[in-house]
Amino acid sequence: MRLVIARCQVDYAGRLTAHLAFATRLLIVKSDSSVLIHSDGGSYKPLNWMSPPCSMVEDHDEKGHLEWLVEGKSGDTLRIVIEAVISDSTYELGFDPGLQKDGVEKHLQELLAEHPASLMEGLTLVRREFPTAIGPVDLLCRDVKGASVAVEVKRRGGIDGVEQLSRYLELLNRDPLLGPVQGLLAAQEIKPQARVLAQDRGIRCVTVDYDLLRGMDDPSARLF
Amino acid sequence: MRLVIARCQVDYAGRLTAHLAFATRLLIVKSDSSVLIHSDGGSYKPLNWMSPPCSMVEDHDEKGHLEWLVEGKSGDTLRIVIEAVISDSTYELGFDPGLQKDGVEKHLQELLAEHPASLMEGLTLVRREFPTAIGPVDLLCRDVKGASVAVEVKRRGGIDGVEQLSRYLELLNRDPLLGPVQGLLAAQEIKPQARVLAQDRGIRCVTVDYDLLRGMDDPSARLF
DNA sequence: ACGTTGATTTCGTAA
DNA sequence: TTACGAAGTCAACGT
Repeated sequence: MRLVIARCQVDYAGRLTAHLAFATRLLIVKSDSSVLIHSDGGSYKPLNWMSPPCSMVEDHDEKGHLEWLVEGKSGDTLRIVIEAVISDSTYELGFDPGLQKDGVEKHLQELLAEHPASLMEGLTLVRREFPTAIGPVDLLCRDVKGASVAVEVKRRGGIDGVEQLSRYLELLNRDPLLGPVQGLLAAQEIKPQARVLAQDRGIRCVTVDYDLLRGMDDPSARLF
Repeated sequence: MRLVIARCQVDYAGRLTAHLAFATRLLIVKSDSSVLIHSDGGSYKPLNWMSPPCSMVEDHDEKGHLEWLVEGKSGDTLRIVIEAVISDSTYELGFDPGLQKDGVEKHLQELLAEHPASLMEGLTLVRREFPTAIGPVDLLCRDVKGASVAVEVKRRGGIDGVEQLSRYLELLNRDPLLGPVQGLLAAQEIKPQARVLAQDRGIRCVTVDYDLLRGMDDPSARLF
């Protein structure tokens, strides 16, 4: 990995064209020739970059400035003109074991499967991941009157969640054994547009308090 | 901006929990205290990070290892245990003028709003971003006979674009004042699957030549 | 290989 | 300020 601090100008041409005026920035060249251009602010996203696979050529432009030409496999180009180098160093980092994650949506579904009544008074679980021809419904439940309720669990409820649930409901309602199936969208946040669409289709929306559910959860299951 | 090459171990706890085993990595600390942890590979996304606003404290753990504790404003924490420092340097980068972009969907929509007839003979614009309960339609137009046409603009036309337009059409067609509304998907590229779905729903597909449109555009508005 | 979905998304813009 | 859609999104997972 090569780290360069330099006053530079950048032009990118690919899916879009973009330009960075001269300023001092951090240039990172990874061992696969991919390049990141970072300023001292913003978030983790670089100002500009080239993803691997790509190749880099170091050259000089007509004014004698150092120039990097990076070309991606899909023909997009990154041109970096370097006016002044403040620092230039290279390091061998070696192998990285990578990141281990622990997910949220799955956990949310587990918690709601354990506590369906938190969604609706008297709701009981019939089955988690109830199979249908177009995929499993997150939770199939029964309400206090014994009627079926299909629950779609999302971290954030958007229009796509309503669409997905609608498709399940259409299928489930064809099965006379299940009888009329109500739809319920459960999410930590539900977008207003999704609410409108859900209401239009007779689907109930419930926002879920993840931390509250976690508190109800058995902590002995959470050791790792 | 501070750059540290170090053998380190990282734990993140926030929306999710994540862990990085000991390895040699690049640690970037920006002037707003945000932290990026990069390996020598992957894409522009760091292995782990903390977004601003946040605060960092440097300390030592029980084994005497250097330890960074970064805390975000929403209470998420990043703990970096440093076993060995290979390099540690700080630079002043100063102001960055930022990125100038050209050629995104917004621009395409603007151009089509100026030249609706390029989509269909005699098409005229009624309104850009025509509001509906589930979101704005990109362009609402009238054809040569005065009938309404809803246009969805995408850089790349996929199934989601057809679905989106279908939802708008369903809503718009309920309004007797608008009368029957035709659908039109305009994109630089349209995927075959989207074409099939669109045809099935009576939605017209038009591929747009971005460079041609740009040529028709007033160049005085495009100086930068 | 290709499409689909989620993201500690980030980033911009309009209401 | 908030909310919503786009992104040079990237990356993981299923078909």
